[in-house]
This record gives sequence, C-alpha cells and structure tokens, in this order.
Amino acid sequence: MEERFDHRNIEPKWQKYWQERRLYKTITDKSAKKFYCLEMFPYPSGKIHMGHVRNYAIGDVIARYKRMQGYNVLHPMGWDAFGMPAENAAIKHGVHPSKWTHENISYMKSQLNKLGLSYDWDREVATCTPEYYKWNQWFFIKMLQKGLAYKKTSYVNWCRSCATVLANEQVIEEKCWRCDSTVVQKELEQWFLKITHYAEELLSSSDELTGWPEKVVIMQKNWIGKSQGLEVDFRIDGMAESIRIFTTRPDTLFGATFLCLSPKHPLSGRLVSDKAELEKIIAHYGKEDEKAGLNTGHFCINPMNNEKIPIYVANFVLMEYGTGAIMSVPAHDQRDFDFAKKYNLPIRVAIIPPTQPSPSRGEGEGGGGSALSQAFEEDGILVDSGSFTGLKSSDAQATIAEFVEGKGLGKRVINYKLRDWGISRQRYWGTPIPVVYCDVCGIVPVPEEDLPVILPEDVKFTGTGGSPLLESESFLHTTCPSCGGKARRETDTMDTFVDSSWYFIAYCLKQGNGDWGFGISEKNNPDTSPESLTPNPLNYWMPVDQYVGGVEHAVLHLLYSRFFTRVIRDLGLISYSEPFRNLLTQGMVIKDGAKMSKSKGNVVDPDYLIERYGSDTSRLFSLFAAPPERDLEWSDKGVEGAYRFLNRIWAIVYKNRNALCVKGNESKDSNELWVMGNGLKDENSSRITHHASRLLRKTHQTIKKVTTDIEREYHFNTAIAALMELVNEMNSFEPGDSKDMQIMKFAIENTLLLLSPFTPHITEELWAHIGHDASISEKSWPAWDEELVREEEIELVIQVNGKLRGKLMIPCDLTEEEIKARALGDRKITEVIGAKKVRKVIVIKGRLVNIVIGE
RNA sequence: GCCGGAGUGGUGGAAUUGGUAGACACAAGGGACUUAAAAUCCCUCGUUGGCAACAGCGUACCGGUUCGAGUCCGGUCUCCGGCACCA
Repeated sequence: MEERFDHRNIEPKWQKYWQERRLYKTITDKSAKKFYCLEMFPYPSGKIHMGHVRNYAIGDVIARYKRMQGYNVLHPMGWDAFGMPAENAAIKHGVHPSKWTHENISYMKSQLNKLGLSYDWDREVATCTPEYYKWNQWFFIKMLQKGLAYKKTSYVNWCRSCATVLANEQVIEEKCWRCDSTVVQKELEQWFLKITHYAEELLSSSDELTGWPEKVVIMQKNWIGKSQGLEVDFRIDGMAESIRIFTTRPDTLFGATFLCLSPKHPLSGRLVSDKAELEKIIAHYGKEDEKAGLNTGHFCINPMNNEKIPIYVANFVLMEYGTGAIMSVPAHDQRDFDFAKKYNLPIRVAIIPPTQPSPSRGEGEGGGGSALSQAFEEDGILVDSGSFTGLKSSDAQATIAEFVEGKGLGKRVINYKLRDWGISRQRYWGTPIPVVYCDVCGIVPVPEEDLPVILPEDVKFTGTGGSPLLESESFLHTTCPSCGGKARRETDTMDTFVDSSWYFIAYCLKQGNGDWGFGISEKNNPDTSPESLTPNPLNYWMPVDQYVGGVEHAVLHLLYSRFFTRVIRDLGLISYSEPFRNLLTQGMVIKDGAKMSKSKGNVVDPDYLIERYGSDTSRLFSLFAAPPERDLEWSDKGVEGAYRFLNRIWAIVYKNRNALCVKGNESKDSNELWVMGNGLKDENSSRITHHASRLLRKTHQTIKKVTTDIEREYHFNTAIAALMELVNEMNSFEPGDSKDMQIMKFAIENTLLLLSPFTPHITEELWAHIGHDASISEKSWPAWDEELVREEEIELVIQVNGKLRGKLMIPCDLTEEEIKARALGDRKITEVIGAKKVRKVIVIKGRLVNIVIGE
C-alpha cells in the first residue's frame, strides 16, 4: 500500500474496473424493485462545466445509494444534441454540425467517465441520430392524426440574429433567450402542438406533484394561468355586428366607459379608416412602453345600461388572450385608468369600498371618478349599477353572469394564458418535420413506414439567413405519398425542446447497440402479456423516481415533458400521466458572488480540478459546501479542505494497514459488537475500553445520521459533516488490543461504505486494502443498531427562568423526579435560586430542566 | 406591481417536532516537528467586560404568544428568483 493517497493512479484504475465488469449495466427485471434516477442530459457544447459536475454528482450519489440499498437502478445519460450552436460553428468554422456535435459528445463523455459517474452507457441516446429523431417524427404524425398538431398563420416571435422563430417560453423580457437580441413580431405559417388541449389537466394534476419543489409547481400554475370570467357582446352602433369582450370582473360592467380592441383584432382593420395610424399602434403592440390608442370614431352599446361608449384600438390589448377585445373600466382597472387619463375619457365609479358610505344620488350621477388618483381594483359594493346596486362584488359577479347568460348576451368562460406550442424552426440542425406539400393533395404526412425523414448532410452553411434545407435539392424534391405526383418537403425543423420531452422514455427502451426494443411501434400493445418475463420496459421503469436538474427548466422542459407524457398515454402506450415523481432542482454554482461565466472570468475548469485534486475531491466538495437545492459558492480553499479529509482517511488506513488487512480478522457483525458494547455498561467490566466503546457508538450514530440525512431530502452536506466527525474520532483512537482493532476495523469499514456513493474511487481502493475482494459498490448499505446509538449518559442542561445556568452529566435512564432532584440539588443552581421561590420545574427528558423562580 | 424564497460568526453553512445558537469546514492567530519551508499534528476562535471563574449582549428590525422563540404569530426593512399590460 502506498503511504500517500494518489488520485491520479487510483481513479483511472477503478473507472476501468467498473467499465470492464459492466457494473452499472441495468436490465429490466420485473422481480426487482426499481429506481429510476435521472439527471437532465446536457447539450454537447464542447466541455462540461461546474454546473454539470454538481448536477451529476448529486444524481450519482443517489443512484449509488439506492443501488446499495438493493434497488434495481436505472441511471442513464445522453445528449441533447440538436441545436443552434452546432450550426453556428458550421457557419463560423466550416465544420459540419454533425462532426462538431459528435466530437463534443466524445470529449464530454470522457469527462463524465473521469468523474466516476455510474451510468449504463448501453442506454446512451443522442437526439441528433436518426434512430432517435425518427420517434420525434412518429410522435408528430400521431399528433397530426389526433388533431394535436396543426398549422396556422400567426404572428410569431422572430429573432433576427438567430433567423428563427421562438416559442413564448423562449422570449425573456422581449429578448431572445439564447442570443439576447430583441425579438420582433413576424407573420409566418407555423406548426403548432396543441398543449392547450391539456391545459386543465396539467393544471389540476399539478397538485399531485408532491415530490416537486413547491415553487416549480407554482411557476407552472402561473404559466398555465387559468382565469374564470364572462364574455359579453357589445353591439356596434349602426352596424349589424357586435364585439365580444372578455372580463373577469362582471361586477364592474356598469363602470365601462369605452371599449378597446386589439390592433390585431379583425374588426380593427375595418373600423379604422386611417391605416397608417393603425400601423403605428401595431408597431407598439405588446410592447411595454406607454399605452397607445386610436379612436375608431365608432361607438358600441353597453348591454347593461344601453349606454353609447366609444371604441378604441389599444396597443396593450392582446389578440392571443380572451377575445382580443376588452371593456374598459378606468375606475377599477389601473391600465384602463392610465389609458383614460391619457385620452381624456370619462371615469365612472361602479364599486366602492365596503367601509365607505354610499355616495348621494347627485354625486353618483356625475360618475364620481374624476377625484380618483388611481383605480380601485379591490372588491366592494356596487353603486350606480341599476338593479344590481348595493350587491357585494362577489355576489354581483355571479348574479350578473347569470343575467348576461339568461339574456343571451354572452357566456361564462374559462381562459388560460398557456398558448399552443409553436415548434417550427427555420434551421438546419434539428428534426425534419415529416410532411410534404403536394399541389394536388395539399399537406400530406409522411407515412410511418417511411420514417425517419433523414436530415441530409450535403448542405451549405452560409449564415445568410433562411434554412439550408431550402438549398438542398435532393431533400426538397420528393413525390407525394398520396398521389405519387411531384411534391416539396417541409424544410422547417422542430424546436429542440421536442427532443427532450420524451428522452426519459427512450432510455427505458434502448438496451444496447442500435437496438431500441421499441415496444411502442405501430400495433404493439404494451400490456398484452403482463406476466411475461420481459415486461414492457416503459411500465416497469417509468415514472422517473428522482429527477435532478436546474430550476431554469421549471416551465419549459418540465411542462413540455408533462404534456408529451399525456400524449403518449393517450396513444395507449403507457398507463401513467406524470413523468417525474420527485424533482430536485439544484442551485447554481457561483464564484465571487456571480454565476460562473466566461464573460465574468470566474469559471473553474473541471478538467483542471480533476487533474489536480481528482474527481472524488471535486464531488465531495460540491456536495459538502451547500445543500443541493441552494446556490453553491465555489471556494478553492474549500476544495483543499475536502482533499485533506480524503488524505486523513487514507492515513488512518495506512497507519493500521497491517492489523486491518489480516485475512480472517473480519469485523464482527453488529450483534457481536453490541454484546461487547453492552459489556461496558458494567463498570467493572474491562471487555472493551471506554475509548473503543465511544468509537463503536459513534460509528452506529454515524450510520444512522448519514442514512437519515440522505433520506431527508438529500442533505449530503450534513451527512458528510457526520462522516468527518467520525473520522476525527478515529484519528484520536489508538487501538491497543485485538478487540480495539476489531472496533477500529468496524468503524473504518462503515466509513468507507457510507462514503462510497460520494467518493467512489478512494473507497474502492481502501476497501481492497483492508482485505476485500469484491467491489465496494456491490456491498449493501450498512444498518445501525438502535441500542448502540443510544448514549448512556447525557448532558443535562439546567435553565433558570429560561437562562442557561448549568450543565450536569446524568445517566439517561433517570426518572423525571430524579432529574428534577439532581437539577435542584446542583450547587451552582442553589446559589442562583438563593432565597427565591421555585414556582415550577419543567423537565424535558433527555434534554433540559427549566426552573421557574419568582420573588 | 403580483407570486415565491431567504436574511444566523470574518466566510460556506449546522441547529430534524418550540428546548444548550454557531455542528462540520474554510480563513485567521498561536504552538509542535523541521537547518528551513511545505505537508502534518495540537490549541484558540460570535461579541463586550474581566487575569480568571464568570457575567452582559447576540440569529435583519419592532412587537406578541410561551416556563422557554433562529424556529410560531403580527408588522417593518433588505436581498434573491419567477411572472409581468393575460382584462
């Protein structure tokens, strides 16, 4: 055995050992209890960063821990391999996106292996391979058949710099989520996936996501944005048509003093004669600058009071939400209030606070709103509202809605903020959308048996805009699957979020080289043979038991995945609805108070770290320095501390190597050690020394602490702290006789077992040095003995009037009366009490005594 | 503005059900070993007063409940994250 710990030798050695023995290969075995541990797969950008190290270290500890507990663990890894950086690299450096991507994958895979992550690489998927994206296309066709995929012309978010469309979720403060350039509106024909079909289900079942952080669930709920309201028709004065508006405040209907149309509302074009003015409003559509409006000169009739009110076009009214038209109640909506002030429109109060006395008739008549400095948006009592005057807001909402419905003037509706998912991208490096355009037959889906539609490799990357697929003659021209005539392929590709919406399912199906074992193809019913020895892998492995990743995907990827899982369920392929049972969102890795980034120059290179300190140290530090869900402040000094800790363990084993590695000197099981430990209770017994019994107890306490800390939402930092305490205890223990050494060995073995999920290499090495043949990762997780966890003596804290006044060592089996007597008998305490009267004594067994005294 | 979350030593962080605030680590200071340094080991380490035993103060701030509050309740401030004209 080497005297010094040398990670450079040890880590590659054990990585090779695991690989050669295929220790982490997983098979679908119905008799075993399963655990699916998944970390978000990376985009192969070139190199991994510290965020990956942290993410994958967390996942790996969980996977290794569950494996030791006897679970059949699925722990796969793959590549989110389509995307724009590959294409940008092609434009900039002339490398084909495919080559660039595969080279990055190969390098990053070697990095992940250097971290000692226990993946089953036989299940590796890369989304840019035809074997993978074939199924993107298959899902698309299925959705097309079910009416869940459709094409429509609409205004879309367009990024000039990326020359492509962005989904709403990819626009952050009017900027592109990737390149940060300003997003403009452009009218285009686009493919959409009908996620709104599942809006209600995604919302209502989000309450069942009890294993998710609450904030993620709330973010999704807000994103779906359900609201109940009323649609009401306002007849246009002098025309046959009416305008349908949507409101969540029917109680304020009598306060409407004008009506606003979205500039994109079909009627806007007809009611406005000055098209140039309308264009000006459209230019400010949806922008967060000042409100801009345009008087159409037309009027409509408020059906509640038959009042004539003007119709405006307003830039802030969204066509995508509700009906694209609103009634404006400036007295009770701040936006309408601002608009009314700007354009000098009347303000009429229809609701007053319950505490305010009713205005006299005279005041009410005039509208009473001119005195307002801002809108009163809360609920209250209705005034000037015809027969509804005097009602409370909450009652009036229902009553007025019934009235409107009864008169046939409108209906109650539920609206969602969630929009359908636009998936068309005018880009090359993505999944081709499998449809063709035929002059005779129109839009024709590519037949399932012709999938995949292969992305052609012979294209040029000029970067001058437009999809390279438009230039590929061989790809573009095809025949119509329906009539056999000439046809043209769709040249748009899919949003890469489609790829990641079901990759967790792909892992379950893939079992090795090219073999997908794809039970979900065509007519294959998933549960035809429930007793079969090879169960449907989807129903066995799914859902994911633990998903680990960054919170930045709270509404994007995580919502799309929930949507896709439901689509796949409704295709009859699986029987559950939620893909991820438990979700852990890990915090960012920050340095000098900021997220690591090249521009800030505060990045830590994982390659350097692994070379210098090794992967065990890197993993240990990133797990020790903060609990997983919190941001992790990087500290070079802290890494050295973790390294020192591993060296200390090494030194302990080295120091005791001769005594420890003697074969046949296997450590006693806990029963036998319990007997030894018990012997100590008898004061005359010298079976084991006081020191040894303390170490034995500490070992059992540590097994318990580490286990419960991991179970308690993966509090690795405190679990590691407990192991450090145990190592400190071992350090101060000098084994004398063979009994001492047995206990020392027991402590060391358990330390290594408990530490092995965190730092798998050094624990394998030391495990071998103390005389074991098999891999430590195949051992069972240790168990503790509750008898041996318990202390014989405890430190009793004595408080007087809640203030700490003394401490006393007492046997832990004293009765309450005895404890009380000892506390009151303590010399220091009697001094403090003095002549004062003891009013009350509170005894908390095993913890403290509080003596309440008074005059 | 709305919805979340968080404020604890010089620093990262502990304190699991209301019961010893500061585990564990980093940094700092002192010491041992060494010709010297590195490494390692030992000691000190919230703050104020005191040689000391000890005492006072202390978990963003103010108040409340309680024998007892970092933890529960009410209010205030600050920071972070998400959403943001969704009618």
